[in-house]
Amino acid sequence: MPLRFHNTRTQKLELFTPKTEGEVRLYLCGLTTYDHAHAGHARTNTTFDVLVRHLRNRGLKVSYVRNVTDVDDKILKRATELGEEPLALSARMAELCDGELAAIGCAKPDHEPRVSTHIPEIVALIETLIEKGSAYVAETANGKDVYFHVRSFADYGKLSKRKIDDLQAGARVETGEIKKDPLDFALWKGSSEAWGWDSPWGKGRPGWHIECSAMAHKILGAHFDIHGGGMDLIFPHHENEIAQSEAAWGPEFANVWMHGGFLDVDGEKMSKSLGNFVTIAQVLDRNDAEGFRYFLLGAHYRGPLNFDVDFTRDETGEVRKGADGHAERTWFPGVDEGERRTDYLYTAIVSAEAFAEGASPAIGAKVSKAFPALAALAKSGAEDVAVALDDDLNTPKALAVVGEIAKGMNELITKAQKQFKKEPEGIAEAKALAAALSIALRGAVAPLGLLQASPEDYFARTKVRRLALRKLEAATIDGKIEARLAARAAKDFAQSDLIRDELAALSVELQDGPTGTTWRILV
RNA sequence: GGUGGGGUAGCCAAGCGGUUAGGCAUCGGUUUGCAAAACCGACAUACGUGGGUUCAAAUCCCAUCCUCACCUCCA
Repeated sequence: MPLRFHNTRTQKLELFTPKTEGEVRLYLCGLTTYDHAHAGHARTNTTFDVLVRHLRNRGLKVSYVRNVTDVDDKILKRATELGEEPLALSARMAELCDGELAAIGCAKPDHEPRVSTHIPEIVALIETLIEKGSAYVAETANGKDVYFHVRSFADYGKLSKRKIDDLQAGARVETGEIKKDPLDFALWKGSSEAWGWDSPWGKGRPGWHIECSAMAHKILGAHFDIHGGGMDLIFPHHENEIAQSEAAWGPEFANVWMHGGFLDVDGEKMSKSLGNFVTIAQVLDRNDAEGFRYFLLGAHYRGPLNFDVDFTRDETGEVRKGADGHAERTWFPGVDEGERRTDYLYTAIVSAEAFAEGASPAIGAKVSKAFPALAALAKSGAEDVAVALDDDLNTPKALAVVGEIAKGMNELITKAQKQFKKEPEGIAEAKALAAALSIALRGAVAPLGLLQASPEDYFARTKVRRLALRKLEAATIDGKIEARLAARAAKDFAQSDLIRDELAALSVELQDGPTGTTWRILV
C-alpha cells in the first residue's frame, strides 16, 4: 500500500515519495514557550507523532525536527510581568511543555532547535535576502528594521491561495510608513530594549517566520519532504516561510505541507484569546494520558474535533466557580470515553494472555475453520492498521481495527470453550490464536502510540488517580467488600446488594468471580 | 468581500461512484443468588436542502442553507 498524504499546497491527496529514497525529513512548527501547552497543541503534536511512528514502522528513516520559538514579543511581555529574564522564562516553559507532550506519548523529536541559539543563521539568511533584493532595511524610532518585500516573490500566496491584492484590501492600516507594502513582514526588528542581539542592522530581535526557515535549512537542508503544523499557521506563517526560503534557495522549500484541524470547544476553536483553552496538565489531572490520546485519534487529523467540557456543578445545578472566579471545568466527556476504551483494550489483553497461558502464537487448522474471521485478524490486524495510516493517517479507521482485534480476543475466549468442549486440540489451538491476536494487537497499536504501558502499570496508575479524584481510600473499599462477602456467605443477599449499591454510587464497580471479588473505579 | 474546514442514524465518527467502518447511549438475550465484566442481537438501507449526470451517488456537477476558521498573534 503506497503512502498518500493530503498536501495543502496542491489541495490534493498525493502519493508520497521521499526526496531521498528510504529517508524522510520532517519539520513541525513547535511552540512559542511562554505558558503551558494546551489541548490544541496536544492534538497537532499527537498527529505528527503518529506520522513519525508510522513512517518508521514502514521502515523509513525519519529525521524529525520540532522547533522551539523561545524569542518572541509574547515571551518578553510575560517575562516582564513575572519579573523574569525572557530566556529563563522561555527555557523553563520549553522544558515544561516538552514534559507535557512527552506525557501524552509524543516521542521526542530528533532535533529541537531554539531561536536563541540560531541568531547567526537567521542573520545570515536575512543578509542573503537583502542581497537578492527580496528584503530591505527601514529606519525606525527604535533603530533599523528589515522587511521581506512580498511583491518581490512572484509565488506569494501559493500555499494559502491568497492574492496579494485581495489581502491588501483587507489589510490593516499600519502606523507609520516604514514598509514599502502593507503586507511586507519583519525579518528583523530593531530594538532599544534590553533583550536583543547585535546584528549588521544594530541591536534587535528576529521577526516571527524567519527562524523556521533558517533552522529547517540548517538541519534538513534547503529542500525537504514534509512541513507540518496547525491549520492556523497556513497564513501568514507558512506562506511567509515559503517566501523567505524560496527567495533564498529556490523552490520547493517543502514538498508536502500537512496541516492539522482545530480542537474546538463548543464548536469554537480552542485558543488563548477566546479564553476557552484547557491545558494538557488540566486534562491529565482528570484523565489518563493514553485515554486522552485515544480521544485525539478518534477523529481524522484534518477535520475538527470537539473537546467537550462539562462544568463542575453544585447541588443546585449551578456551575461552580473557582477561587479565580472562573467556572471550574474538570469534566471531559470525550476524553472519559477514550479512557473507557483504553480500559477495554487493556482488559482484553489481560484476558487473552490469561487464557493463552503462555501458549506460543500460532494459527491452527481447527481454530481457523471455527473462527475464520479471528484467524484472519490475527494475520492481518497489524497490517490493516498500517494500511489505514498509509491513507493520509486515517486514525479513526485504525482505531476501529484495533477495537476489532480486542473484541476478537474476547469473542474467542467466550466461544472457544463451548466450541471445543470435547476437543483438547481445539482448545490448545484457541490458546495459540489468543496469543497471536494479542501480538497482532500490540503491533496494531504501536504506530498509534497507544497501550505503551504494561496492563499492571496502567491499571495501577489509573486506580491511584481515580481514587484520588473521588477522594476514596482503597482500604475503605476493601472493608466494605469484606462485609459484603460475609453477608453473602450468610446468604443475606439484601445486605450484600445494599453494600454493592453503596459502592456503585461511588463509581466503584464490583466483579464477583470464581476466585473472589475484584473491584475497579469507573472513569 | 477573499480563502479554507465541517454538516452522515439519539450522540461521536469513518467512508468520498456499486458487499449499510467502528464506538457510545438505549432496549432485548447468554451468563450470574442478583449484578458487573464479556459475548450475541436490535436500534441501522442514515448521509443539510433543491436540482442534475449515471444502469448505479453519502460519494461527481450546479445552486443553496447552516456552522467554524483564516485574512492581526494563535497548534
